[in-house]
Amino acid sequence: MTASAEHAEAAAAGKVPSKGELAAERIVEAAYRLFLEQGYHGTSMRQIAERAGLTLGGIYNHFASKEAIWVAVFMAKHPYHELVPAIKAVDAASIPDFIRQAAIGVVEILGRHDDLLNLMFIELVEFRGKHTPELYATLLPDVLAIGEIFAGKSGRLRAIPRPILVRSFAGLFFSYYITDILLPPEVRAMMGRDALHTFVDIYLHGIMADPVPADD
Amino acid sequence: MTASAEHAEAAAAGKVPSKGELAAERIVEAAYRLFLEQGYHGTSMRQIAERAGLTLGGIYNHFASKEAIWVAVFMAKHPYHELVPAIKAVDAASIPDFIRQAAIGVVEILGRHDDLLNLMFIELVEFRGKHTPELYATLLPDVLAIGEIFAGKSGRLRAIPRPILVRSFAGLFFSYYITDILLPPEVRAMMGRDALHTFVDIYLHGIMADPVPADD
DNA sequence: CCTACCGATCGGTAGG
DNA sequence: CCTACCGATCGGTAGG
Repeated sequence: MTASAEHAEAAAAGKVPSKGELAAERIVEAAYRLFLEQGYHGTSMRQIAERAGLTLGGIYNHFASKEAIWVAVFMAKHPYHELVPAIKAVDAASIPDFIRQAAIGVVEILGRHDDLLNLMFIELVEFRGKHTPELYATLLPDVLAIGEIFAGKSGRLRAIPRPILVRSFAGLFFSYYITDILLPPEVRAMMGRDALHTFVDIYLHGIMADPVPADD
Repeated sequence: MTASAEHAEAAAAGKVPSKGELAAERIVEAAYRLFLEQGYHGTSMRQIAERAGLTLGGIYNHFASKEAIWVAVFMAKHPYHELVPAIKAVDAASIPDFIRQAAIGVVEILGRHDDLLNLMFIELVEFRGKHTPELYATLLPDVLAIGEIFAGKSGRLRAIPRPILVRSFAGLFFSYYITDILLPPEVRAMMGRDALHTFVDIYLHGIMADPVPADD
């Protein structure tokens, strides 16, 4: 979400953001982009200050430390905030159609910037995942909701425990995304969009008990 | 590979490592562990020197810069060096058995330390993947070899382009591994080893044209 | 390979 | 929210 979008949201909720809130927003936005580009330790407070349009000292009126900025960025900008609503918004009657459309939507979002998952990797590598538990409380209801979506669609699933089904559904995207960013550009171009289609096709044959209806 | 293993290998190849080569090895080994623990920018040359058992200045007799150490570590310690031989060593007659045993072997290796893929993530986040192309030349023959393995086993595959098949095979492991390390410990314990079994089962149903024979 | 040092930059703070 | 500063640490080097 952009700073202006958050602003608009705050306004819609009846809250006029104070000047201080706007500055904090600018700091988070600036830090977010710098962290994606350079990682956490590779980004300095001075760079954040400059991009946010204030001086180094000014930052400390809004955040107690560099790590506090990281926590704010990690919570507010986690790709999950963009991906889960996109999945929930999919309108499809059958499980295969749901998964196909969800896959297209997710990959489209991931394709907009190839560093969307970097926040996750930074947290893993530079913080050894120590802030991740904080996120789970927020995340859990959505994960359960995605499990429910499967139950509401037509099409018979093979006997797969619900939690593992949801996990494998998430895994489908990791599988595609990670192998995509690791590919040399020429090879990636060669595979084209067929790869996603085939990945989804393999997954559908993997989870459905009924024959999988052809796409397109 | 440990420093002593590399030493033994060099000796077996008839090369007696010089004192300087041993020091360079110790530097790579020390940097490797520190990078996994703290990332690249989070690790200082002084920490590397201390753990390698020499002083800061001494490092520069072996490496021109900190980044040169990164390149040496990235090339020598990439998890691919451990994973590909393990996959090639699998002895199975059918494709399903091959994939099941490969999955068990890979996950066993990944399980030994949960930071095995951190090298990859650091390269992605802190260097924006700029050294990755150097690795492809080394990697390509092995990738093709894995494609050939499928051709030599019994069992009919669905019509899946060979490159995408290999990519999806790699993706299976990313899918399992990433969703594993992101899981809260309690949930991970709950899913247990079933999850891997189910992931492999889904994948096999996804790629095989014949009915998939039951495991165990 | 060590000692001793360089200038630059780091995260953070005092005081206004 | 800025100016001016703190001590600590950074990657790297000269000279031996």
